Amino acid sequence: MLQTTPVTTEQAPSPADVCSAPPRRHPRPDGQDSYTISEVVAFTGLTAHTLRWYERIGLMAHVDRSHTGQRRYSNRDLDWLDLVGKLRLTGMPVADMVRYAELVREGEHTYGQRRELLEETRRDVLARIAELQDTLAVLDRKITFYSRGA
Amino acid sequence: MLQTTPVTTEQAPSPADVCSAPPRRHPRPDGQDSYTISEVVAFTGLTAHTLRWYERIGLMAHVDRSHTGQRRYSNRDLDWLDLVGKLRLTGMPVADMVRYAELVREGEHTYGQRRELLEETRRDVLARIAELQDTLAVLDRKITFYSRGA
DNA sequence: CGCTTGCTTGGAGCGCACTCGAAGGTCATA
DNA sequence: TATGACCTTCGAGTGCGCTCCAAGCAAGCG
Repeated sequence: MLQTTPVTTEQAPSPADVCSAPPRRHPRPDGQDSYTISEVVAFTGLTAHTLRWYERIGLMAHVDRSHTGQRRYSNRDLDWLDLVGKLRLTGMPVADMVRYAELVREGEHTYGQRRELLEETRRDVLARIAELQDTLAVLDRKITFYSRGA
Repeated sequence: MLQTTPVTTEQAPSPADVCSAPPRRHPRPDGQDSYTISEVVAFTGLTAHTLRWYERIGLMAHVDRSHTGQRRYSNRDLDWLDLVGKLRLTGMPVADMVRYAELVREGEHTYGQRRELLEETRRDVLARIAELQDTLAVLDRKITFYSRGA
């Protein structure tokens, strides 16, 4: 049950989503593939409430359970949470992320739709960066002004 | 009453806040310095509700009124709204913007505090841009993957 | 005069993304 | 075996940033 090769961010059993191999986002002990919710809290900074809520709304596939019904998160789950964290930073609404999660669960034939969704997000991110750089210019002008004035 | 020189974004009667001269953000007829709320709605894209709310919470200084009590916005008010719009894009909480507005109303002796606040915001914006570029990299890897796969 | 349009106010309501509470089950350690 | 930490569920509550509503006033027009 141990998975030593880099785990895919996707939940689909695709042969090689090696695209998400390099950046291990949160510190994570090696040689382990089963974490309690409080461990995941420590890794991700999310609260246990939020993790359970993500599962309820379908933003995460059903997480494995121990024989007593407690959640046991896999490395794959952690990778997924990393992606969700990134998308959250872009301002993508949770509903859209849920949509993406659904596409992933539906299997490989949704690759096209997934790509579309990500490309739209990409455009949003680029626009967002441009806005922020614009704002940066305004801030710099004002800061310069206040530095001279004071 | 006509103000033909570039108007300052600050409400303080500072001799030369020329720093905010160049970028006229929203289209705005020249040779006029008094706009109804619906004109401001057209310029800024905000709703009248939001404009009145900004005033109630102290995010805008009290706006001039006509003899019948209706709001008459000045170019200076529009400049302020431009700044607020920019700060809003950075994710700055409304409460912080209100704080900044208070500093502006308190006069020139708050220059230092204003600069500090803006510099903190600047740091936030830079961090935000870095995050987004990080996310962009993830998106690009995934998009490439889906393009190859499909 | 009546009608419409646009503005005024204070306060209530909404959507989002969590966040928390209550009641109870499980587990490791002393 | 008992204490306390940690987990479970579902539903209700919170904070933010608006968003809307109802009631009423003022101006312009046929």
